[in-house]
Amino acid sequence: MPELPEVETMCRGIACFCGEIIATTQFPRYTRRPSPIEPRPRTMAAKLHRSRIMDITRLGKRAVLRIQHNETPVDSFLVFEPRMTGLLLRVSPPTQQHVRLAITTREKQRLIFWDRRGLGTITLIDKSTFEARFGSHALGPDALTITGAALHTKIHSSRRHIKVALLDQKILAGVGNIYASEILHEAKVDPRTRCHRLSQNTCDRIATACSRILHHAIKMEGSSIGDETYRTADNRPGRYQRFHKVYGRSDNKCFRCETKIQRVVQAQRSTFFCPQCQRRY
DNA sequence: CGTTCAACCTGGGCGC
DNA sequence: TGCGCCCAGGTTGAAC
Repeated sequence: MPELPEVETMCRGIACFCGEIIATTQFPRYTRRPSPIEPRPRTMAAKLHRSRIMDITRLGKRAVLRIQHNETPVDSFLVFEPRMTGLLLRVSPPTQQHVRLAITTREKQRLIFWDRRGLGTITLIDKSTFEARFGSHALGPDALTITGAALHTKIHSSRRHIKVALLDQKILAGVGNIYASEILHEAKVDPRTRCHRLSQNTCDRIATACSRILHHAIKMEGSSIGDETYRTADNRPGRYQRFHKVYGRSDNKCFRCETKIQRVVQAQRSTFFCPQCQRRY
């Protein structure tokens, strides 16, 4: 579920935790660890206790809390990866059953990571591990600030479909399945176009569309489709789904040219596009 | 290099 | 009403 606009909205929604000190942590039904060497819940709880949340930032589709302990003033990073159904909440969760982490601060606020499917991850790592895992070699530039030139450089020799490349977090960080379709519709590019056929000019258009769509989606606090789906930190649905031009609209008319929107499958994921006004290069 | 598949999970919706 | 099947916003690693 959560892509860049949703994670950005979550981060803004929990910004009120900055500066607060962690009093209690509970990991009921903790999610599986990203890898066997990840810290266990007990280890994390011990490190988090009486630590201060220094700041909260988004890194691609992850929320990162920088943590500092009084007695060992070295940064560590609490990283949340919501994957499909993870949510960061500061109000009561939809069910108790899927609470993966509950933090109470000394100031009596509650921060909850809730994840119905349990595919999301929580990890607490030091600076060097953080950089090894999430440095620029592992993660492309943020999708909000990608330039056409940077995109062109990254993909010009690739034979992959552009839609599949946009989902690759090494190319650019933050775009997921919903926004990839929306961006290519805005840029008027067929999702099945192979990257090496895209000119610098067309890459400029994709980068511009990327920034416009994502900024608008952030303004609307992300996309919520259905009931058990993404919510803001205070448990409200986002509103950007009202602005979707292609995602989930197969067989409906394109708003731009009235042609029927098509659904195809690429890399085992649904892609929606207008076969008339999105050009194949 | 690129593509496909399975796996990690839960639960909603659908056809029968 | 119940059962089995398919589907879902993400990521990873193995196989071809």
